[in-house]
Parts: sequence; C-alpha cells; structure tokens
Amino acid sequence: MDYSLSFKVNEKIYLRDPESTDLGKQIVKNAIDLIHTLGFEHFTFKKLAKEMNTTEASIYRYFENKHRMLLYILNWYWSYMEYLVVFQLQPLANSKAKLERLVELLTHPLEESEGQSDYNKQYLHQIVITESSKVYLVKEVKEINENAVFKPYKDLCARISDLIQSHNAAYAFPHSLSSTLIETAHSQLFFSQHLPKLTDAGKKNKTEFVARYLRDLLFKSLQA
Amino acid sequence: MDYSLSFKVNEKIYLRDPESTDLGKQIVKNAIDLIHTLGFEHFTFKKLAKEMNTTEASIYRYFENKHRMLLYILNWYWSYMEYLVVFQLQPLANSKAKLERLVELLTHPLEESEGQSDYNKQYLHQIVITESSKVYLVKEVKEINENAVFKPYKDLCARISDLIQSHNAAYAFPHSLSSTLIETAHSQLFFSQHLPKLTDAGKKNKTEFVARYLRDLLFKSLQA
DNA sequence: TCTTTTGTGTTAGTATTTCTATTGTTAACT
DNA sequence: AGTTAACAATAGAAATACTAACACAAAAGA
Repeated sequence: MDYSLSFKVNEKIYLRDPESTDLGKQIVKNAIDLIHTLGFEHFTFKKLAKEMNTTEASIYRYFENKHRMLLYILNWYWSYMEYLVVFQLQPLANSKAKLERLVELLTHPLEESEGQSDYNKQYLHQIVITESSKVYLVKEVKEINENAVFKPYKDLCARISDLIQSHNAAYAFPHSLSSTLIETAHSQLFFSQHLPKLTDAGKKNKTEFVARYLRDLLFKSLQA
Repeated sequence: MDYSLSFKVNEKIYLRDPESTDLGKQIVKNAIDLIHTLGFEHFTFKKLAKEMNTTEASIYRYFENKHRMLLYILNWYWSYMEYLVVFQLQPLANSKAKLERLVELLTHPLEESEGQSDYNKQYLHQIVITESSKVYLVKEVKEINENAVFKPYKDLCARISDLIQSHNAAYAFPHSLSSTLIETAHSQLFFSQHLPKLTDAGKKNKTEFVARYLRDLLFKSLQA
C-alpha cells in the first residue's frame, strides 16, 4: 500500500500554512534539524534562515515566533502519535497487548519508514523528549490554550485513556495515568541519558529499561 | 525550639554568595517574587534591578545569568525538601506512614512557618512546578552536571529511594519511581491547574486530587 | 588612625535576539 | 497583459544578555 500522511495542524498556530509551499516545508524540516542540534534556547530564526539560505523575514511570514514553531512541530507529532495509537493497536487481540504496544510507541523513536513525512523522526523524538514541556510551561498557557492548540495532546491522552478504561473500567485516574505515561516516558528517557542517578537504568538499553519501567507502572496501577 | 535554617548551595552556581550580603539575600527574595509574577522567560535582570531599585550590574556580580539564578533557587528548594523528608518522616511509625507523608510534602505548598527563610514559600512552590524542568532540559546539561549542581536533586531522590526500598526491598525501580513521583507531582499539579483535560481532577481540591493519585500510583507500584 | 578591602552604584558600551516595515523581483495564474 | 503570490533584500527599532571601568562609602585590619 502506498500512501502519504499529512496532518492538519490548527490554523491558529501559523501565519501561513507551511504545508502549502516549498519554502514552508523546508522551514519545518530544517527547523527540526536545527532545534535538535542547538537546543530550543539557542535556536533562532536568524540561524535557521542562514542554515537554509533564506531570510529571517521569510520565516516570520510563516510563524509569529519560535515558540509557535515548536508548537507546530509538537502538534504534528501528537497527531502522528494518535494516528499510530489508533491504527497500530486496533488489530491487536486484547487490551493487554494494546497497552504493551503503546509503551513501545511512547519509548521507541518513530520508525523512519512510515508516512514519508520527510521529517527526521529520530531528531523529532529527541525534540519531543527535551523540548515539549516548554510549549506549555509558560505564563501565557491560558491564552495559548484558548485557541485549542493543545487539542492533539488532549486527544492523544483521551485515546490512551480509553485503552486504559477498556482494560480496567474501575480505574479512577485514566487521564492522569495517560499524561503521566507520556511525560514519564520523556523524563525517564532524558534522565537515563543525562542524569542517570535519577533512574535505575544501566549503561545500555536505556529505551528498553524505560519501557520495562513503564509497563510495570502501568499494569500495577491497573490491577484490581 | 528556635532555630534558623540555611543551606549551603554549591559554590559553582553563583559568582558571589548571595547569603553573604544584604543585597544578595534581597536579590534572591525578589527574584522568587518576580519569576513567579512574570514567568522565567519574561524575567530579566534588568526588570529585577528596577523592581528592587538596584542595578543590573550589581545582580550580575552574584549570578552569571538568570539560568544560574534559577538553579540556585531550585537547589535551595531541593535541599530544603531533603531536610523535610529526613526530619519530618523520621518520627513516623512505619514506612507506609512515611510514604504517605512524603506525598503530602510533594504536593502541598511548603508551610510558611518553618525555617524563617524569608522566601515566599507559596511562590517558590509554584516556581518549582512551572520552571524546574527548565534548568536541566537544556543542551548544556552535561557541562552543568559536571559541577555537581544537581546533587541536591539526586540526594532527595536517593532519600526517597531509601524509603521505597525499606517498604518493599524487592522493588526494581526505586530511583525511577522517586523521580517520577517528584516530576509527576509537578506536572499533574500544573495540568490540573491549566490543562485539566490531561487529568481527572475536578474543579476543586486539585492538590488533594494529585495527592490521591500519587498515593494510588506509589502503593500499587510497591505491592508484592 | 591609616590603609585596604568589600559591597555597591554609575555609566557606558557591544552583540544578539526578536520582530516589523518597505520595496523589488520573479513566477504563476487569468 | 495585468494581477497576484512567494520570496529576497534591506533597514532598523526595541529588548535582552552581557562586560568593563571607575567612583565611593563603609567596614575591617594593621
């Protein structure tokens, strides 16, 4: 089957739809590379413009500022994750298998093969781990949230919550456990890479360690 | 008993010890207020200087930049939390009671009474919730970590880890569960305040909700 | 008491970042 | 042929993130 994926990202996030032009697509692709290389704090539109031989002003036509650009990238990621959660888990036999596959999706970097999105999925995963909390841990969270720009995250969370409830309908904290799984996947991956004393990970197989830990957390929480 | 608390913060964090002078203490105190008001992104040394009628240059004599200043504040908080974990839990009868009290400490803002530290503990708690991850989620984490400036966080984590192990010696992820408890306390408090759909919190008693959720997570994880 | 050190203020500056405005060119579309 | 869209180029304002040098008063030490 040959297919291509594209997700509609909320219009309020950008000034001009990056998917609508060549330059727009290049901006997002190069932004992912450069944020990965420099980290969000050191990333600027000027550097991005230089990197891809365009001008700062051209980038400002697409995004109001770099925070919105990060939000755009994360919205794309959350939508993509929701897609994976819906279609990859659906064929699985039971809720236990589904939840186990979910943990894989949350901890392992995305497969390069699927979707032909042209974004570097390895880099994207690292950006999600390191930078994603910076889009909501800001003073303006209320105004930002009013434009429904966190909807993909909430939708993803709601999907996982459904899975959890179909495994144990009596569990009292399905949404909190969902967001905890997502956030903990990120923080434990980051800690195991950079501050290993905050984890029980060994030198090797950090991804597998985090997956094991999350499975333990998840299934013990859902025990009757 | 009359006592006063002060924690030695790693010397590498500051240029001049803020505890050693009047101005230094005022800088930290006012910084906590202003970071709380503006959020870390909008907080600048210039604004802080104006707020307290001193000069930007004077503040730069104490801290290299605002990131170091935040790190100083968080080191103080982590040290204080470790102190509370050690001395408030010690008299408690058993490990279950201790872990329950721990959850209270992590979720409830600090008591204004104890320690006479002169910092606004309510504000400090909000800063910890909203800004703490920003001190390590940076590209320079490796170099920063080399100066042992995250030691108080690791120490706190190690203390909690000990508690966990004394409750269930067979549990395989004591450090990861400790850091997860700390981080999840922050993220769930933030979400329940600003993005409630990512949680199962109601309109009221968000702190109590998060405490309940964390107790559930913790004790189910530690079941045999 | 005299001298030195320390803490702070003052002034002045540079480089970078963030963002806006304007104008011109090319390519596409009608 | 005329219009529009996309982009480049330039310029600059305003804020941010620093650094340097000198002045001065108070405290500490000799």
